[in-house]
Amino acid sequence: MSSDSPGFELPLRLFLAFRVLIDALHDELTHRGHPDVRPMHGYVFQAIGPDGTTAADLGRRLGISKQAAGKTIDTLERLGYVERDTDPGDARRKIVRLTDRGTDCLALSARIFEQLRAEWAQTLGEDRLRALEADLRSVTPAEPFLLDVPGWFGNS
Amino acid sequence: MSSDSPGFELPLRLFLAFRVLIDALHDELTHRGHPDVRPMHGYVFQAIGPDGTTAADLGRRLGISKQAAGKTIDTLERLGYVERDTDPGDARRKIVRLTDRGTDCLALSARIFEQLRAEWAQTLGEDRLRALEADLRSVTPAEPFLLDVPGWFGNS
DNA sequence: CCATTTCGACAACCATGTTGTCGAGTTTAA
DNA sequence: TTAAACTCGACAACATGGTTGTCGAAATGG
Repeated sequence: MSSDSPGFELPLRLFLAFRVLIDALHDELTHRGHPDVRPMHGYVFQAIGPDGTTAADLGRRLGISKQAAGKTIDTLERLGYVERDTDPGDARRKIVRLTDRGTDCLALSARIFEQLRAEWAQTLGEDRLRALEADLRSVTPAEPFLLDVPGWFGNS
Repeated sequence: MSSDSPGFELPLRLFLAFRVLIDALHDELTHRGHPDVRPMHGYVFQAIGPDGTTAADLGRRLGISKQAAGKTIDTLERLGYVERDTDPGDARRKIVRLTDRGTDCLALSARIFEQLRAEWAQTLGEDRLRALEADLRSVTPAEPFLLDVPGWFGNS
């Protein structure tokens, strides 16, 4: 049936490849002291950045409401990955910053991703992998962020 | 910072490429009379298959509970894409089948995916695209389904 | 100085998943 | 053949994570 057509296979393989990487990352993170981080948290960490941000700004960057961003921050604060700090220059704002644990997790994720990429390079060959990355770059928008995954895929 | 490392870029590009295809598909589906189908519905249609299935079985195939599968079926039934039929051979079961509209949508999706793949082939070259598909196949599990996307990515 | 904007908090709501329970029907095995 | 075990779909209760709307406090700009 139609599910065997190459057109149907391509998006499926792209998603599965993404998922293989993310699952491997989080298996490894779990074994190295970060069992509670969820796939999207890594991208939240990157969106927060080294200088911190605010709930409203984080929501803008992630494409969700500031309230939803606030709830995510609540969760990460409870897990010890971020901390809120009052902005001395603007009494309305509360700066969200990565804690040491958050920074560690982000750096560890980077190392694990490098390792996973190295494994792919061994399987595919470095040239093929570089070609794959170049091809993906040429069919995707340059602008990175905006991971509103939950909801986007959802049922109705 | 670390977000520029190739290890970080690879999963992001894979996801963006997936998303580019899915968004293009649903833009086109919207313009061709199917504005209400959501990204995951296409995979539900494929999981239902030409012979139909039951709510419990659909849940098993999609990796969600039978109750969640039942709610998805409710939605698709309301939209006119599937219909429930009592199984003459087993009074407990209700067979879920694609309606003509559901079958049309699935066939249309296949045509649109083929068209999108053709566009990529024009951008990348047919050989490069075939290489990309082959490489993705060699880093992903052979077994296809199990799209429990919503939830899997989620916050906590 | 006052109008507008922006921030974070709170409440209400909705969508979509989860378990648990249940009665009805089927299957299996003593 | 009958009783136990299983499976199906439905219903209820709940958790999560998103949404909008409102609000007071603080900043900003005419």
